[in-house]
Amino acid sequence: MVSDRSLEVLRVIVQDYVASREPVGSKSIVDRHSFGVSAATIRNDMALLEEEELIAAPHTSSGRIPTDKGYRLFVDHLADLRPLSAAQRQAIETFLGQSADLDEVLARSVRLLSQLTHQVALVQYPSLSRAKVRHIELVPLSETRLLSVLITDAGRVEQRVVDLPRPLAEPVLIELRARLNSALIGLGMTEAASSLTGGSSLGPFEQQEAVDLITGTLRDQVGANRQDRLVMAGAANLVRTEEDFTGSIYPVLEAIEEQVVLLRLFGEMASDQHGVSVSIGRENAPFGLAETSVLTSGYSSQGGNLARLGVLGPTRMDYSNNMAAVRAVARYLSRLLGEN
Amino acid sequence: MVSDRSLEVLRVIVQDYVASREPVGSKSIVDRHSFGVSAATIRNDMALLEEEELIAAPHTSSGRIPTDKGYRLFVDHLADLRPLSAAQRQAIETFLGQSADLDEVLARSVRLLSQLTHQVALVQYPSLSRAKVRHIELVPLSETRLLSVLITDAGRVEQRVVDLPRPLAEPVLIELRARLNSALIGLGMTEAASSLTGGSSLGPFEQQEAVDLITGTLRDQVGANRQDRLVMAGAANLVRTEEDFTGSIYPVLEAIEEQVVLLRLFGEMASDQHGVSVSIGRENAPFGLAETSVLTSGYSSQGGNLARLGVLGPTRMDYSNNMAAVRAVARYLSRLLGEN
DNA sequence: GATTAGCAGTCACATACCGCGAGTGCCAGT
DNA sequence: ACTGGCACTCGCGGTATGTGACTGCTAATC
Repeated sequence: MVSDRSLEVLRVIVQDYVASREPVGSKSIVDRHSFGVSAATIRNDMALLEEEELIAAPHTSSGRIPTDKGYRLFVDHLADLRPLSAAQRQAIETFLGQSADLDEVLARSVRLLSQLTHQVALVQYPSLSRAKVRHIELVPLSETRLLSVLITDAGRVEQRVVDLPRPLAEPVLIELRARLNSALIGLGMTEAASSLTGGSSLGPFEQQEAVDLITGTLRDQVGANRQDRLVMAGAANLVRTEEDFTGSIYPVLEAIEEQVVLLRLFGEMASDQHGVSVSIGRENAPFGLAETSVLTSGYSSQGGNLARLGVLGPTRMDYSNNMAAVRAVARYLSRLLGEN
Repeated sequence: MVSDRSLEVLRVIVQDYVASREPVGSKSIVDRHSFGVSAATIRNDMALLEEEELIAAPHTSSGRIPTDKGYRLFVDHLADLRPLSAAQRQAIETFLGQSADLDEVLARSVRLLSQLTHQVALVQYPSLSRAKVRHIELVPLSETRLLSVLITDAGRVEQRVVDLPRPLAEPVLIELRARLNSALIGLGMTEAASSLTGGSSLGPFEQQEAVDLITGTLRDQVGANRQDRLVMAGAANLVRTEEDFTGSIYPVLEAIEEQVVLLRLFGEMASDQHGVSVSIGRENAPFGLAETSVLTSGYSSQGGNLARLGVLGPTRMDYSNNMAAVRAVARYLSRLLGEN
């Protein structure tokens, strides 16, 4: 089997390769690190590692680079999750310190994460599922058009425009708003949805068809689990690391812009709720991201609503630093949004 | 001066070059188009155009490509703004047809625009400046934290989290909400802001410091002209057109992600309110986008609030098609959001 | 005067070739 | 188990060469 020293060799191969993007050879290893053995010995270890498919040679006479499997072993057993530097910690403070609304906080978080890791950063909107209805507001926009606003106690606001076939009388609107609020405030999302589904539990109205339209929209809104939205930043970083991809990065960028793909990927990684989970290289092949690695962590907002955030980049990335950054931002965000 | 035929030559040079990305020579012009003259004659015309700096040769013995000035002339006088194809019109219908909330509509618009033009698309959020206060809601999130929600009659919702030094008593909160609503509903944004600035126009409160904090936040909110937010889509298209840039596209992508830059650019292009305005190549140099062109058009939402949308791509782009697409989407969006 | 044919000249690009050097694998010796 | 030595491999950068697409110019033609 692979000896302790061999693993140590794997570690430095990963580290040096990540740092320099050059295949690393036995010579440079003994030069840069103090193993106390000769290059030939290192070569034997490398032969071993190659047999285990932890490293590979791009061509016959060149240094070695880690395989996906090698990275996996590194991440699982070898990476030291060193805490963030003071400067990085400082960056989090200044970026997220000031209060702002949810949209703004998430937008800042994603930029922050992308700057800390120099990768593409992703933040998923928190789920609404455990939130409760706090208030409902109906705002007339024009004769036949109104805005239905749903405010939840999780600090989320859901708005939608309703087109009416015919103008709705002002008093009806006011009455409807009052009844909706008294019927729904305090209910959880699922209860509210079923309450709205149960026909005219609000009693009879003059303009029933318009009212039905509005309640229908509202039912959509409480049902619409906006977890299916995510924000992204740092696409430029992908271009910077273009040389790490064999082909063009075009399909990668395409996959990233197709949020559905990422949301599925996030879903699959959800097992590990709070620690950082890592998906490496070909593990992401089903998503068209066979040459990228994705690091995510869950975070929780008010009321225990869960979502994930993370970074995406070429398999050749600084896992130690990036895992630490993802973890730190997730924790900070949980603290910022969560119940204290 | 440049003769009519010379201009015709310029037009086909632009069209062919945009279509093929190959410098176009006199031979290929007479082959592909029926000018009824020989290649030598075309060469004379091209010499003329070159003298006027409308076209240039990348190297001594090669075809010509349009200069920024050439594109400018093309856009101003030569481009035929052909209407969209049936398929494109259809795409707009299906993409924007279904009703949804403002966020959703803008998100779809930007994706649509990017698909129609195969370029990076940008949509700016509508200004709040002419909107009126419709409702104010204060939602407690925890003991010392609450969400302040501002709903305007333009269909925009502005939310913000307030951190309180000490818990706020429930009755005070309810009272505050009532007084705020009765004081502010119906006011324009600027009036509301000044009304909030004028000290305790709401009368005395028990927990004055907390109340001040809340009204302060609210003042921020009505003042915060969220025009400074924009959504983007289609970054992958920049990568696809990477060969059209001399250096890396990294700085371009960076400039794009730095929204401030784009907002300034949008601001400068605002002169022409509704037609499509075009900014070509070096005209964008101050923004670090010397090799890109930007097409924008204004659009209006409820209450005459103005914002802009547009596309950005390499100077070598299909101006005719893209201008038509920008105009069409802007119009559709105005119709969708505006008062009918 | 505008247009044309012909021709010499230019220059990017593709191809082939060559030498260098980093790095390996193996083997015999400690 | 480790080391020094050595033959071998192969990617990479640099140079030389041939090819072809174009142009610019000149002199002849409508």
